[in-house]
Parts: sequence; C-alpha cells; structure tokens
Amino acid sequence: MREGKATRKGPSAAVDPPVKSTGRRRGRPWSFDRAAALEKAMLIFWRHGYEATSLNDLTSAIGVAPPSLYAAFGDKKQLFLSAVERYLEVYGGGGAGIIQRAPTARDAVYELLHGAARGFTQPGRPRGCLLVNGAINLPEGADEIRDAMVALRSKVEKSLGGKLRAGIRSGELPRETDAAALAAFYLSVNHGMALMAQDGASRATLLAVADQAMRVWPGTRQAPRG
Amino acid sequence: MREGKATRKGPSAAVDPPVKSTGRRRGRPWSFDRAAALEKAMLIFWRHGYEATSLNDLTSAIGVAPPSLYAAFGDKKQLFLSAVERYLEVYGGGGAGIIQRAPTARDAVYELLHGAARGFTQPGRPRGCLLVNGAINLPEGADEIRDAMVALRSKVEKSLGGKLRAGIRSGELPRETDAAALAAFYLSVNHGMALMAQDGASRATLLAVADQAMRVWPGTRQAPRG
DNA sequence: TTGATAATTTAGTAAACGATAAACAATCAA
DNA sequence: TTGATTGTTTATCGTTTACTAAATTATCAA
Repeated sequence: MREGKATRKGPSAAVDPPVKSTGRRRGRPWSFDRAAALEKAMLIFWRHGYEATSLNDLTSAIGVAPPSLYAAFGDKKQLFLSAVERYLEVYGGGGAGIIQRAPTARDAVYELLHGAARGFTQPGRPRGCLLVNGAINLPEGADEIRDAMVALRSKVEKSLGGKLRAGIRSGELPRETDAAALAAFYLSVNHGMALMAQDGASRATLLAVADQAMRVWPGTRQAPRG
Repeated sequence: MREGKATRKGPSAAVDPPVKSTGRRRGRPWSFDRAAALEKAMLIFWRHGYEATSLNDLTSAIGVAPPSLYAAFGDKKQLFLSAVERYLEVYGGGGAGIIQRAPTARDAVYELLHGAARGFTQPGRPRGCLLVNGAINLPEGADEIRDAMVALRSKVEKSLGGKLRAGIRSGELPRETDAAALAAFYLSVNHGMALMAQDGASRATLLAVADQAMRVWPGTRQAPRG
C-alpha cells in the first residue's frame, strides 16, 4: 500500500503511438524500440506480478532511464495496462479470440483448456497467465487495474457463456444446459491451472486436468480413466 | 521487490508462547491479546495478501507499536506464517482435515469443493483463500514464504490423492482411475474458485461450479443440467 | 526494597519506492 | 541557421517501506 503521486504532466504524456497526418515525427527520436521495451516489461510483469515488479526492475531490464519510460508509456499503471494489451495480442490466445473462432462450443472449451495447459507451461516463458497471476494482490491505490483485470477476466467468461448458449441454440448442447454454470466452471479450471502452473505443475499434469474437465461436457461417456 | 533487513536480534525474539516450568511469566506482561492480534493480522493478510500488506496496516489495526509486534511475532515473514497457521486451524477446514475425516473419497471431494464455495464467500470475511490469494505475487526475498505456501498447497493435493487411492483400493473407485490427475483437477477447481470469489462471484455461482466439478466423478450419470 | 526480566514508548534508521525537475542533445520545419 | 519540439541524462524529490536503538515502565523473585 504505497504508490506515488500519479499526476500526469503536460507535454505529450504516454505518446500518441502512430504519428498523425503527413510529415515525419518531430523532435528527438526514441533511443529504444518501444515494442521491444513493452515486450520486456510485459514479461517482467507476467513473471512477478504488478506489485512485486519495481520500476527499477523495468528500467534496468529495458536499459533505459525512468524519464524515458514515463515519456513512452506513462506511469507504472498505464505501462501495466499496455503490457496486458500486448499480452492479449501475442500470447493471450486463450481469450475471446480462440473461443469465437472455434467451430463448435465444445471445440472452444477444448481449445481454451488445452491451449492454457500449453501456454501456461511454455519453456522459456513465465508460467501461468498474466491476467490471472499478474494482478492478484494489488496495492491500495490500484483500483483501475483491478477493475480492468476483473473486466477482462469476466469478458472471457461472458464470451464462453455466449458460445455455450449458441451451442444450445444450434442443438449441439441439450436445451437444459446451464450455460452460466458451465462457463463459470471452465473459467475456474482455467484460473486454477494458471496457479498450478506457477506452483510448478508439469504440462502433462495440466493437460490431464484439462482432460478431466472435458468430462463435465454434457453427454460425455463416463468410463473411468481420465 | 523491496523488504528490509531481516536480521533477527538477541533477546527473546518471537517468544516461546506457553510459559515453561512452574511460576508465572516474568517481566512486564503483554499489553494486548496475542491471539486476537494474530487473528487481526491474519484477516488483513487474507484480504490484501502478503506483499500488499504493510507493517503500518498491521500495527494500526492491532493498535500496537512496531517493537511490540516484533517482540510478539518476529518479522513480517514469521508473522505471515503464523497467520497462515492460525488460518488453517480456524478457517482452513478445506485442508487436509476435511479430506481425511470424510467417510468416502467422494465425500472428501464433495466437502472440499462445497466447503470452499461457502468459505470463500462467507459474509463479513475476506473472499477467497489465504493460501491461494494471499501469496501469489511475492517480493524477491520471500522465498521461504513461497516454499511454505507451495508445500501447503501440495499437501492438500497429496492428501486428496491419498484419499482417492484409498477409494480405489476399497472399490469405491474403478481400478483404472487416475488418482493423480483427479486430485490435480479438483485442486485446480478449488484454486480457481478462490480467484473467482475474489473477483466477486456469488456463493450460488461457486456452488454451481462445485456441482459441475462433481460430474467428473467416475461413474456419474451424464444427463445435462448442472 | 532491590535487582532481574521483559514489554512499551518514542523516535528514529537506511533503503527502496514511484515519480520528476532541470539541463542537455537530437531531430524537424522554417 | 534559428526556433520549436521532443527524448535523454543526471540527479534527485518526497514518501513509504521494514525494522530497530534507547529509554522507560511494569511485573516477578529475592
């Protein structure tokens, strides 16, 4: 429970990324690749979480002084939210994208869980999920971040619920299926897998968890052995 | 990533709680109820997590000055671990206790999940689980805490796995049941429920999640509707 | 009453935190 | 070349962090 002042200053502040209108960008050019810097910041946040990541961790990993970081990304909160955006674009296939692209509701759930099992245990990457592990215990003043994360997580749940309801309408799922309960269940499994991954669970274990979860799918034959 | 010095000093340091031998306690008596203080500290840790809880939060909530807290409980890490102990005694019925007391393996799983759904959404208490939500994003120097938490969580998994294997031996579960996968699955659901609770999921939602998870139980009739 | 013991009060400590002021350097438009 | 613009460098800022030294106070044993 600390957090600094959070006053935003005058000039350009967190930059309008693409240059508007014609003509080249004015003033001194960036000395570093902003996309690469954001990638690095994202990885650090992913590994340590918002609160446990210090500005010093970020600036020294990126190789840049604090004022440059602030000019490029705004304060720590804004940087984190930008990092989350990038995470969703690059790694967060588990989000709404996969779900909506899946041909059937069952495929959506299957891809979500198995993609999570793989993504949460990718060698050379932080374990777990930035959306889940990155912002659990937030400092007092970080309500915007909490709200944003809750919103993003519930967006996945809603997207999944919508896909399930579509499956009900299409006849893929029985009419009496409780889509909300099923969506909440699969999201719980997804979140739990992220924590297990952080605790060191192997990819094989997480895939087994995903397989077990698939047996909840209505109509699944219930012979033992997962 | 901060954390102070963590040198332990000479005199009594974190106290041997019950007085040894005969005779009364010597020296000035405590000005506060240690058990009540620990309860308060535990609730704060539960609500905000280890890192996001400051010593000032603790001392001002308990109504005591830092040196008294240090004399009574040691440093922040020791206090947190003591708080976890207390949590497990008082609220952590979801732990190994419930599992081993349950008459059947299925009862163990059922009680674990439904107890979690209730316990994670108890009015007037922090949401979620101290073991899950309280120590996700830890600062750099808190390896002892991380290790302790990982050990405690895996203890539940092992206990559950043992109960499932006992169920296999007793004939309650088919011989081909993958006890490890099933235990990992149910633990994932438990952890996921803790996160969903922190995100605001209702007790009804969590109970529905628990019910869905029970359908994974080998031999469960698979009609739809959770 | 005296000495030993141990907790409390008061007032700090050094270090780390997020964030910034001011001077400087590099680019563009004119 | 000049002025405007904008990023970088350097050196902090004020706050909060976990933690503690020193003096004081309250109890027990003798």
